[in-house]
Amino acid sequence: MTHPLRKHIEEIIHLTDEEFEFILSHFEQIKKRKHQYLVQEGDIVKKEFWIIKGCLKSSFIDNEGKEHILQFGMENWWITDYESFVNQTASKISIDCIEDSELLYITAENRDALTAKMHKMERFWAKKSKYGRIALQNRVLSLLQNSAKERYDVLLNQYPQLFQRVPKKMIAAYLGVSRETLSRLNS
Amino acid sequence: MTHPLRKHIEEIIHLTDEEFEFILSHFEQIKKRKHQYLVQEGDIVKKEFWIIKGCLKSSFIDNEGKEHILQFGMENWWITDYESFVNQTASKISIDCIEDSELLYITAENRDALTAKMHKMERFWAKKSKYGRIALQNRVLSLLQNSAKERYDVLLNQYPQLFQRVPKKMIAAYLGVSRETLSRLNS
DNA sequence: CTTAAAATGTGATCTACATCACTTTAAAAC
DNA sequence: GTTTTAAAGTGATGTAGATCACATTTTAAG
Repeated sequence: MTHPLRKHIEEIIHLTDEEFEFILSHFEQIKKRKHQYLVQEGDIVKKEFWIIKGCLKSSFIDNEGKEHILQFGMENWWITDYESFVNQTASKISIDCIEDSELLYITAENRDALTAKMHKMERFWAKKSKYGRIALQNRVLSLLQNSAKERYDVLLNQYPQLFQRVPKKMIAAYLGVSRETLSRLNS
Repeated sequence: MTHPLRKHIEEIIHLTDEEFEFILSHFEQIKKRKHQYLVQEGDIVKKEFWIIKGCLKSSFIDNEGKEHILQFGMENWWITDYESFVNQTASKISIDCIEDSELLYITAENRDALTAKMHKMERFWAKKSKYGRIALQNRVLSLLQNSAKERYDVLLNQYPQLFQRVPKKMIAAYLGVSRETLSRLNS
């Protein structure tokens, strides 16, 4: 059975068995339990994570103590704090597990080394980066344009599994509404 | 006097005279007058623009006829609709000039050709793409976290020139508040 | 199994911001 | 310079969604 990461990369570029083994050798695998942190506020993030199994969130707590969720991550998704990872500055956000999770991670050094030796990975990273940006752009548009109910419906249609796996108050923190309001949106 | 685009690129990678000339040969220059479109809703965007001089906005009109502004662009900024440019799908947004503007543009083909022949441009594009993503990420956080007044103050501090150059109702459309509310934020 | 701790729902009330309506001011266009 | 059009300010009123308070249900922990 093909490795899920291989499937994931091959959605963008084609790989031989040796190439994939070479790629995989640049990653490490870890397991984390529910409520464990991958990144804590203040860390300088050295790794980019790919989710084999589980569910995570990247979020931050504002000065009123309210949590805001930037991203959820599930199987086959990448997650990290890009700002900290790219600029090597202290992270404003935390990333933690909503479920027990299994992850692969790659450091910036390994990523650079891999890309240098295997040039076509550049296309993979570039494409992923572009997609991430487009998703964020659409989220900005949605926050500017849509009501709480509309944002809720869009998310529910796009990621129905999410609603089975994460508490509603986190959905609320992602959508930018209070949990009370979210609870009333169904009716 | 060094070309402003050269200065801009050299903030990230170093260039010889020949290299810059080679880069520049992949661009075309155009002038547009105030109110003219660079991209109209429905277009499949073929170009990425770099602003030599002037001021532009990328925006879209929702089904209630309200304008929402995704991005402003001024001197030394890049502007395009990434979603359409990357995926070659119909653009949801329009880009038009707030002032008479002078622009350089590069097509996807020229960009690929340039990058293929001059590998270090890859690093330049990658970095720009990352910065764009980080900016969007922070905008999402700001929309989730901050009040209209707070978002206004942040923007005013970050880009004071913008407030001299664009009508307030456009600032409002960028911040996600009505122009009436924006007008009352000062007091 | 029992107890503690989250998660969720729901009413009552409050408030930031939207919308509508109209006036004033400034900038294009002729 | 005069007219037209767009920008900006401001009051009155409406409303989506926040906040507070408490009850109920579900999940986790001892």
